[in-house]
Amino acid sequence: MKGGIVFLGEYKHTMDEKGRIVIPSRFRDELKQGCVVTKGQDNCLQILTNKSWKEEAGSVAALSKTNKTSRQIARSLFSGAIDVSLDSAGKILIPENLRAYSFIKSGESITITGSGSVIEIWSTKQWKKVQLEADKAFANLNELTGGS
Amino acid sequence: MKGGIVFLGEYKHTMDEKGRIVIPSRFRDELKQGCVVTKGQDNCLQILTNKSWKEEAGSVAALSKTNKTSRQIARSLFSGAIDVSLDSAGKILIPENLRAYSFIKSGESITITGSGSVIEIWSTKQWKKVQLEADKAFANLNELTGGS
DNA sequence: TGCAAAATGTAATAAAGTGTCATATTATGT
DNA sequence: ACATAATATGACACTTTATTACATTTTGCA
Repeated sequence: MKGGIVFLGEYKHTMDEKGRIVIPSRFRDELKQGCVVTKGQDNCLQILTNKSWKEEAGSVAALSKTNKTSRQIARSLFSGAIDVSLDSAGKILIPENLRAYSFIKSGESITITGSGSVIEIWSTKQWKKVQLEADKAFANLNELTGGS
Repeated sequence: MKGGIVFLGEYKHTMDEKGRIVIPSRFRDELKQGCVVTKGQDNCLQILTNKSWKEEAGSVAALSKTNKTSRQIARSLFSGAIDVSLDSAGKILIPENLRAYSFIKSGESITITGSGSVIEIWSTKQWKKVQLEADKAFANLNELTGGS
């Protein structure tokens, strides 16, 4: 497992009436060659580079096929994934099933965050909730490790 | 823990109308090759050298992705970080989310402090508050330990 | 085949980010 | 104290990016 830590920051955009979103310009170079959108944890969507996707898909595909849980994981991952490419304006279309999963509606505010090796897409409402918890967890870590 | 660069001093500057701040000239050489701005304690911002950043980011990225707390930590750290570079006048742009976090507004006074291996950026208002508390704690400590 | 809905592409406008320079201020050395 | 150098500030021009609107193409289905 690897992949540099390339994605940082928090960007507020809006989904247009057709269900498209603009990828922040800082992320575009890494995604130009194509990328994959999947369901992420906590009702976010993830954008993976082709490289990260191959690693993740590979490791799931390697799971035992005779194990029921493994099959479920595989089904969920692959059916919820779609590969997309940026248009000339840096936009991608989010398909309906992924919009529903992430509570994102046309015309509404979204927040795109860099999270190290992946990009996450959130409805801004959901992000605010998650961010609070995340910051709390991070503050705790600092306390424990004496980060100062 | 590391030997190396030590940043010292306290500098009062202002944020320009576009959200940029000037890095004190004493600090520039160390940051020329690029640096990362992150959220710090007590609503300050930190500037890390690339080297310090890699250490911190690396240890967080190594945490298990299947663990919820780990995910939250990564989210908080990476979404609240941004890498920046100095322009020819020694200025950097502070993105909107970090401005909000640190209560710094365009056109207002900021205080930049050297704090050992990192540089901290404060709204001057917040800095004064924190400094008062710090002084009080320090005086107390002296009392308790019988310091001069 | 023709229609409606969805997807895709393009362009105009507004907003944000970036680079540079002139001036005023501060720091430095003699 | 003075002259000189360095720095912070604010202004401005320019570039890039996000948003909106609308035109065109594709797709699924009657």
